[in-house]
Amino acid sequence: MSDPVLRLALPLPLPQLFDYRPPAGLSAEPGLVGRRAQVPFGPRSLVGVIAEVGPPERPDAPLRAADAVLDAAPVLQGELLASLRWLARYTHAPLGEVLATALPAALRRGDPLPETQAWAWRLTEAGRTALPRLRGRPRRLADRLTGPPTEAEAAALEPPEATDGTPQAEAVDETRLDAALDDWRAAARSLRERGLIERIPWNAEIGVQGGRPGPTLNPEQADALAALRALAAGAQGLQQGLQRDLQQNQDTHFSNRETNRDETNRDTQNRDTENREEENRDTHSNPPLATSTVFAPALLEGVTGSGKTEVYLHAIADCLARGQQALVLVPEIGLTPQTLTRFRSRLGVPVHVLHSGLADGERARVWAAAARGEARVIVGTRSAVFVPLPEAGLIVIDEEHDGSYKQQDGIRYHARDFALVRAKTLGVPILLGSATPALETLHNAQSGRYAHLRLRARAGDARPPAVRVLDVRKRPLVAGLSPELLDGLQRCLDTGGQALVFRNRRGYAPVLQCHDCGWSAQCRRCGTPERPSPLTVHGGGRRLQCHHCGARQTPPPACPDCAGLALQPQGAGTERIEEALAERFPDVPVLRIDSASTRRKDGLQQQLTRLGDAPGILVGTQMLAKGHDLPGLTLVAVVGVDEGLFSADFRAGEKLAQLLIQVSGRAGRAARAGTVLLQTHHPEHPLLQTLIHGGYRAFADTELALREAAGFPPFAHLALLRAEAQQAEAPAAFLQAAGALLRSRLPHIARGAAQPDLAPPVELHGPLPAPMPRRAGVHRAQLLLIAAQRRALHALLDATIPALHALPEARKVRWSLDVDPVDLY
DNA sequence: AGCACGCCGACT
DNA sequence: GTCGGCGTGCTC
Repeated sequence: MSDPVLRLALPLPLPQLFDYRPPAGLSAEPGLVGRRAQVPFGPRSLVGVIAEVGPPERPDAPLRAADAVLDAAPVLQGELLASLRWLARYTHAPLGEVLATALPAALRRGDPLPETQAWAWRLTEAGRTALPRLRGRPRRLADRLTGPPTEAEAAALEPPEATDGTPQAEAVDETRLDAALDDWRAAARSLRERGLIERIPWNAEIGVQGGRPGPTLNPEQADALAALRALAAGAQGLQQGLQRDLQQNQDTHFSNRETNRDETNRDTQNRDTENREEENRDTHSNPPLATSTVFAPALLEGVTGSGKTEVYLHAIADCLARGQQALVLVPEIGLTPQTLTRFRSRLGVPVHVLHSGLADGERARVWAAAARGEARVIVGTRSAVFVPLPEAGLIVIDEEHDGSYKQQDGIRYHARDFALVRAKTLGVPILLGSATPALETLHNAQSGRYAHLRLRARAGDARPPAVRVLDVRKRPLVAGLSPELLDGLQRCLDTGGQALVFRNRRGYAPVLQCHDCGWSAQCRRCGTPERPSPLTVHGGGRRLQCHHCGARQTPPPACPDCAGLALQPQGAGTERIEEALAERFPDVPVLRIDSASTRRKDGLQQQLTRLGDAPGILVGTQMLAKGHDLPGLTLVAVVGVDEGLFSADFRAGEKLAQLLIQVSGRAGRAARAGTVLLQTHHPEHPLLQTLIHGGYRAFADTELALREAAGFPPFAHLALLRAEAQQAEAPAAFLQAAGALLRSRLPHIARGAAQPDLAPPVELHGPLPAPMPRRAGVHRAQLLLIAAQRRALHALLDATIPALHALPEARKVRWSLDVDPVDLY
């Protein structure tokens, strides 16, 4: 028997673990699993996670020793580590890459788990005496430590004292000082050195005053909450068992608690095995879910303005009252200051925020605070699904249908689906909220796998908007806008309303064309050589830009083909619409909202604030579909959705329907009913007709029937093998070889050997050129796998992927596998 | 993924 | 004569 070794998951695209001897002075004990180690790897040094401690893969080969174990306790353990192992198997990605994706960048680099102790400052006796003599910054700091909050602070924070008038505690925590004063730390250091002030540990609970009560729930909201409470109560039994495991895992240190560690390890592995079995048994669309144990997902389906957030807040408050942590996932665009302020003031505990805009250090701090159980409420975007939740009680996914939950590069995970797996493993309820649920989710709710909670009434007096379809065929258009639409805008402004014009195209115009000879500006590096991708006109016509590769150039002064001077922008993007509207309505502000105007910190918020509630027009893309409250909005005009009606992507209809409902939801949140104008060349299109007359549910029923008939998700399961390379033929060659391998293994995974006449368990389609076959000079192709049973799909992939790595064609391409792809390109 | 090693073109 | 192109192979 060889001595046990450290088996490391390293951040490499290689499907295996790497074995090392423990560093000098340490023995390879099971308790090291989940800690990071620094190891030599060829000529370089890497940080990896100890995934296993056990016999080496190749007992006879000489091993190098790890340089160091970086953690005194595991950074990944218990449920999170088990769920991440599941994710690696499910996505067929190397464990090392999955773990690297889950860890905050600072921890991935090997930085120590950051300090999370919060601090507060207070005056000492000596400080009180010295106070009158102080001047400048030190004086302002000392004043704040004895006096009331500043205005800047009150604006930035929702102060607990504001809720009930409780006087300021004698110490002030650093968050408040940051908000109240600029650059107070230098003053604090000097005052501290003189013994005039002191720093004390700040227990978050000190500042908690209990949440501010919310409005009374309407009957539907109350019913939904009652149902959630029942689910939570049902989950408690399972929860207690898991808590015991987690407790053990947390106690795992370097100390010699051999027995405990062994048990912990075995538990984790048992859960792994269970998960795998469920995965195999599972036949529906969301990832492997509960079978026998208590598992409590609930879909909260409620139209815009029906008060879903109120239900979330009550459920979170319940969770806090049980002494448990809550995780709330929101779409990238949904994390607004308004939302956070509302959460903070209502819940009465600090709300920890995680999103891509945070600095590495801050991210790691929030992650560590969650791991230590200090963060009780974590609100974050996609990657927040990876926070440790040692005392989990609830997971909420807001706008669960939102596309930003699916990571589109690297490890292609779906945060909603991974959250479902975590909730199941944790034994906690999970609440999926949306006005327009994903068809997968709706299907699960309709089939009874998820509790289905409905909110049908809009809160207050708000009435649903009236929808009018404008047939623009043969109508004269100004920047793509029909006279009827412009009239509608005029009427809206005349009655003091605000309007939103939604156009799904950025830039000034989608094409620059020569009116004399038909030449149009094209990208040299995108699209096929036969059909290059058109360049978009930007900057009012002063710039050409490729939306696929980002390349920019100035437009030619004359047509390169015929030397004519008749180069004309064709069609209208948001820029051109803004220009036309500003000319047509010179007396009101016309604001264009796009990624450039929003990139600046608070750019969007500032623009909206400037608009106030005076009449005005907003022009924008997707971005405007949700997020910021626009209470004055009474008209929403949607222009140019026709592309979405005829797209090749089988999900295009679903996305368009969700988009239309979401934008429409922006109109008439105030007491006045709103209006939605839908401008189209295809007023009779079934999607529009169904959506308008039957709403989202009618659309969803129709669409689900179509999906079932066509054998598409959620009635089948997809995986997409993508390949790209500089050489034109390499991707197709690789996929050809991959397809041959997959086909050769198909007979071995066929389940119904008794019925060999049936269709193969996995259909292969391709190699097909990607919808954008060349992007920035890189050629791309794909191979689509469709399976009626998830089990067959995974069995085939498990059996084939190792061989894929070994294909000679694989070395000439970059390839990746996307299980449950959302966009088929 | 990196990084080194290795064998063929234009340059101080 | 060398610097450097990226093909191929390996990393416990």
